[in-house]
Amino acid sequence: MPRTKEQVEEIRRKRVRQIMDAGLNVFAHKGFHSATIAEIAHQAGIAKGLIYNYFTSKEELLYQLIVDGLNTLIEKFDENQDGVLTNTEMEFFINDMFRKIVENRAYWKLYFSVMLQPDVFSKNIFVKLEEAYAPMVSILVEYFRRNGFANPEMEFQILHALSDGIIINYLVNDDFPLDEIKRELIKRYV
Amino acid sequence: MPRTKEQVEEIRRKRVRQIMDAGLNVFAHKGFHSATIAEIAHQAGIAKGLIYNYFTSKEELLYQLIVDGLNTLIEKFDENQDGVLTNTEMEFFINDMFRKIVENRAYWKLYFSVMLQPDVFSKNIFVKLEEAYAPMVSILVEYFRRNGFANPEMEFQILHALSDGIIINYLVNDDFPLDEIKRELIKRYV
Amino acid sequence: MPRTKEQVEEIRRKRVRQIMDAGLNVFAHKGFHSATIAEIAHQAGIAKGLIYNYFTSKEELLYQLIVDGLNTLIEKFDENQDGVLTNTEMEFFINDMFRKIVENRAYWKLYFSVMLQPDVFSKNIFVKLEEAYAPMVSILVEYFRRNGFANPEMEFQILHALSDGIIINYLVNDDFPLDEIKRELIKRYV
Amino acid sequence: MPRTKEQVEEIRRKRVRQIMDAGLNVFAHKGFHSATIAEIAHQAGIAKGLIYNYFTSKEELLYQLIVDGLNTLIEKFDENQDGVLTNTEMEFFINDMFRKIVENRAYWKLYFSVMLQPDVFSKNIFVKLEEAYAPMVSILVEYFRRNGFANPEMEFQILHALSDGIIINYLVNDDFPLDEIKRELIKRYV
DNA sequence: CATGAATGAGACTTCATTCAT
DNA sequence: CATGAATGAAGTCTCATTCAT
Repeated sequence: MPRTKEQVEEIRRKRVRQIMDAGLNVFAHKGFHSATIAEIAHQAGIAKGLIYNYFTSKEELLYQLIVDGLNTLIEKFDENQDGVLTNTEMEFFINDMFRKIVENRAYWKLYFSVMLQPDVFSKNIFVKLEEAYAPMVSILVEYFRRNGFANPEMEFQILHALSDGIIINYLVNDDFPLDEIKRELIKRYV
Repeated sequence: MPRTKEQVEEIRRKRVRQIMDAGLNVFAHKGFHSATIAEIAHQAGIAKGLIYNYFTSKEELLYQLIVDGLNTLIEKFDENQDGVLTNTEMEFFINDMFRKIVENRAYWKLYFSVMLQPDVFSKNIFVKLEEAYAPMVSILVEYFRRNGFANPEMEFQILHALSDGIIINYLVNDDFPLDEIKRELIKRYV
Repeated sequence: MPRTKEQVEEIRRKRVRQIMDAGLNVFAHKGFHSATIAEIAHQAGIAKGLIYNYFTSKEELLYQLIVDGLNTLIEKFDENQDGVLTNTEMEFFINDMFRKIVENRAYWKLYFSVMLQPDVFSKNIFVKLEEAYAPMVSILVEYFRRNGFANPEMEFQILHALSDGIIINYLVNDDFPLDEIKRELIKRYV
Repeated sequence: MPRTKEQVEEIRRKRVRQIMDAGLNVFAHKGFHSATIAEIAHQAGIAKGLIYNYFTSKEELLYQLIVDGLNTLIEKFDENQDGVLTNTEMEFFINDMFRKIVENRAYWKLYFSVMLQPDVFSKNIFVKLEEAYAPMVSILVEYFRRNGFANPEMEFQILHALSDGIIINYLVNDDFPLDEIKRELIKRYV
């Protein structure tokens, strides 16, 4: 008896998940070029060839991983989307951000690797990124303005750079005092 | 009649410079794995094989580039080494840092790529790095203490992360307002 | 539908055979270093890369060829393994030995090449060799003793050296009178 | 002041000697293909390029080494060339042969390696070899005839093969009892 | 006569991707 | 939908040989 359409869809969803999990893991540990399709397949528990039933190429898999990760981040942020950030929400936002850093280590590693190797794929990821960040930008700038920061736009740039730096330091340095830094940020910004 | 030892040394110095310049450039643009020895040689204007008269492997070339870059950075810093940083010197330090960011774009790209791909080479570059940073750490911490910062060590960590983040944003984003950020930092720290 | 495990195994067995046949042939004619993977693949009728699905390296292929050859030789000898050699069996043994020389020309060429180039691989092949020969040694020494040879151990050494010399002469010299020599040996030892 | 012709000749002789000594050594230890011109030059204490002032190629150097070695062997043998071998002379001959084996280990290694790799150079070395051996053959056959061996030609073939085998075993096996074997040969043939 | 930097062909090996089953 | 054998392009590195000095 042939499989029903639903069963097929279910299988496909599951396979995509397996492959993306394995892909994220291997890419993050090895970097894009050192990661091999063979290892990803092995870690996903499937045959090499099957990956090409779901992704047209190794690059496409990377691209999907990045996009998927971005979407996840945006999604979460959209939840408290009412345009203004109270002080309590700002504290929640910072806590949430740090939680995401810890929970998505592999993703961040991948993210920054890709950022620094523009040959991997064209600027179009940056566009997507910009879109993702856009609402966050205005809300945070507004927050800084309301809380008396002299130069809110600048403050956003600094917070952005600082966040990137914190993530990188955390990724690279096992002893990085993430929690202390978080408390300091809350003290400073809330 | 064979060349004199001086002539040979001169040639070798020149070639090493050519290869390292080309190597830094190609590695920075393509990343370690996508960069090819063929392209580095081509850009250096020499034959592929000659690179191996000067560096034992592609990895060794990368390693030398990183070490060389680090040494350059340290060297400069050692100059005002009298153990304390006056306010004027702190301003000079920040200006100097930003100047180095702009002047060594390729180096910084390489540097962060390598940081994020631990498979490229083992931890031993991190040790060198730590050594390089050590004197800077204590001097800056001392500076923050004298200037009334509540938690000088933490402040150093934050400045460090912020610097990394600024560099990354500058590398990736052509419109990044480096100068404004610099002025802000001086305002904040001096 | 994927191939069954049996089909895959069958293919793999066949390919290993193809590669080893081609490898033995090319190694024997060219020597290890002059033999190229490209030529072995060509002679096996497959693509270069496929060899690496079956052997981890050129050296590994050589190693397997030597071990495989040794095992074949030992196997056969173990058959009449009852500890003593009658005169008839001794005659049979010598006949068998000469038959193997003719049938495995390529193997012997490889074997002696490898013996004389210790850099190809470490002593560990010699250990295997010694093990392979051990039972033969004692049986032959015993045979010489029972047949009144004054110094049986010495006689074994001489027979051993003589065999090596005969093989080498046969390999190198197309006119070498292998059969006459065989008859002479039988006359002398049986 | 320019060098005189004699001085130049002297230098050339010395250089040739240096190169051939180094060449024999390196070829014997590494085999023809693994030996590098760089290492030979280094061991000879000269620059790579200089080798090409004296030998047209790596192969030519090998060829000269083999030929030179053969000539040395022949030369010595020609000395007692009066056509017949007394028993005393036969004993001397065997002793001499074994002495040469020990003294020219490197040469023998090279010799047998080359024998087994016919691609290294064409048959023309075999022709030279044959010439070299020719007088020895008839004298030994004659000796065997006078001493009542039933089949003198066969006996020569066996002695020849045995000698080859002894050398190979000695080259490969550090514990090979060369002296005992020599005494046994003398006992048997004299 | 002597040096060693320079060349470039060619070897081994890897791995994304295809495709017969 | 799934497998994994097979391909072949591409990359790193070696080294005999040349040649300017």
